[in-house]
Amino acid sequence: MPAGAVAAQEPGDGDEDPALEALRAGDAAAGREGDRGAQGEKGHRLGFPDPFVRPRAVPPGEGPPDRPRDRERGRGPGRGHQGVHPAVPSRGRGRGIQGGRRVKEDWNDLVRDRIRKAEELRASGINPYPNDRKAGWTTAAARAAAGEKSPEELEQAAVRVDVAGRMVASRSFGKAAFVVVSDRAGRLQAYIRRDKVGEDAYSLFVKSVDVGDIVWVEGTLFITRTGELTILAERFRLLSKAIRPLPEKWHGLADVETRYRQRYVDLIVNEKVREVFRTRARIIAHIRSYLTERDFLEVETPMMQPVAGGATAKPFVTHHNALGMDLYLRIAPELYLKRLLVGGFERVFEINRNFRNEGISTQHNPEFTMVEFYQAYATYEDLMRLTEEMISGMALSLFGTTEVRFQGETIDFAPPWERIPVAAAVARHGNLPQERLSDPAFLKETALSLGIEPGKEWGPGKLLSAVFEEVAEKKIRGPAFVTEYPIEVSPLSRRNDLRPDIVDRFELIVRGREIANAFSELNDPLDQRGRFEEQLRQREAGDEEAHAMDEDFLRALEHGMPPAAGEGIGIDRLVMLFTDSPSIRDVILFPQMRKEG
RNA sequence: GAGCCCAUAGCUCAGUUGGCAGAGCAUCUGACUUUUAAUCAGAGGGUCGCAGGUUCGAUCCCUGCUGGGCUCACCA
Repeated sequence: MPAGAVAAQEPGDGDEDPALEALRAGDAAAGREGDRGAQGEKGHRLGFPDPFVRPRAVPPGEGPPDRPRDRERGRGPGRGHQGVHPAVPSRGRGRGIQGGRRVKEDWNDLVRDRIRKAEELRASGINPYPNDRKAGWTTAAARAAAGEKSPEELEQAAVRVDVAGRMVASRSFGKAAFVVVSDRAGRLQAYIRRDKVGEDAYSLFVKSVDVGDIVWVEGTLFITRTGELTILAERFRLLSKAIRPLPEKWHGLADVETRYRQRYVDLIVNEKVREVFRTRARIIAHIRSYLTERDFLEVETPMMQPVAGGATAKPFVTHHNALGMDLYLRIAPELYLKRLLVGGFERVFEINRNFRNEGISTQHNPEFTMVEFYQAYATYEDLMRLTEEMISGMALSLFGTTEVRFQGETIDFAPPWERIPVAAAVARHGNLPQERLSDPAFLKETALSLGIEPGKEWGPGKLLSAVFEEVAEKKIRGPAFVTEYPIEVSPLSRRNDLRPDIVDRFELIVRGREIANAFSELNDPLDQRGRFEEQLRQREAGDEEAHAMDEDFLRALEHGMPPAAGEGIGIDRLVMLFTDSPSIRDVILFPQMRKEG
């Protein structure tokens, strides 16, 4: 990021208080391109008293005057009363509320040490949580500014930068220390010398600042003897005191449970985890721009629905008090997106969460993210080509190649991808005679021999589908489009023109897992009503997940829906493939967990 | 929901055939102005997940529970 861009937004508007404005002007000068190398104000170093405690205008009567935090609101040293350290218990375990601050039972000595440091800072007139610094530079911008300069050239250039971030390492030498600052763009080392930052600021650093704290550093860039780009600090500022210690520097945080529950810690210490979620964001951005560029309109449809439709799954139920009615968290946006096709939005998509009240596994989280998109005047075959183009293009833009490494294997997304009918896949992977796969008796026998317990209401289509999932799906390496799904298991798909028992549908399978599901949409309102009625029969026969009747959706279809094709892609699973993550919890920031003991 | 495995210091992990609980990092004290897991000397830090049982004695053996992981099942 160009430093100038950041600096440009720095100057105050002129209607703020003078102290703040002066402060901002000073900061802006430090980061502005044209002023690089200019020396900062001499003697303007952090020390006691802290010149940068930002006076806060408090309207009279707002807030009780005795609360501890009001100490921050005065100006200069000697204000208010100090010397009370209400949150620092003497020792030992205890719980209570002292001086308005809560002391928690699980705070150990490490935490107590840090609280003590924060309280000592307050007592010295220094706010341990000031918000009066802008990071003029990112660590990456500072690196870019140094470029390939030799140590001598860099010293000559006297590039002055200021960065802020979490202090993730500290190596102290008595009268000097190396610290590492981590921000959104990377890491950068700073060298803090007593004779550079001043006696007071240095002693503050030594006594009160720990690894894990958020800090701000300003100084000029140089290269150390060992070749590391470093800020020679002239000013140093604690911006936020962390009272909990970070995990150990070498092994980091390894406990899976803690990583999922306290993702904030995981993100601080595990760079790879940050990278996974950056990749996730880029994947979603790619999908959004791909569809938007092709004239798809991004929409948002209800996530709380009176009828949970568009998929076969158990929904979560919730209740609206004022309306006095139960609502379902959606299991799919499908039926609403198709209503929009009726309404004239011929190309729509939605990227958001769906909720399914089913088990949790490495492949399933109760809430998961899908993109669903619908295109009028297109068929499922058009969507195969679109999917190939979108995902291979995604791989190219992310990695510069269509080949993706996943769990020790290479997946090549270069089109075209294999297309294989369900029955052919069953025949191939299950070593079964394909010509008998339309024989209900044979299918039932096969299902039973595989340990499947067919329901009474199951027809040949459902049986074939179950056999496919048992013997074929996991073996398909892919990427492959599985086609010719039975109409029985596809209540929303358009019937094939030549074979009434199958629909124009595909599932995208990669490494044995369903990544996408797409079909030409059923737009015959009477056929759709018949399919819903069949689903009702299945439901009455005991299939909890059979599709529910949705009269309003039928009414929409009755107004005429253009011929169309639609697709849903499971974003989480796609991200797993693209980040080499074996568990869906590794690609969801806050995966669902049981209540903490 | 079932099976198998796991839970010891803030973190990463040892350990006890049942007898006062260990290391490294982190913390605290001291030394150290170009380090890279900095180094050196010293100190503190534990309800051994929770509850029962067996036992002279349980962190260890047994039972139950809680939380987590993996594999099934369900599903995308």
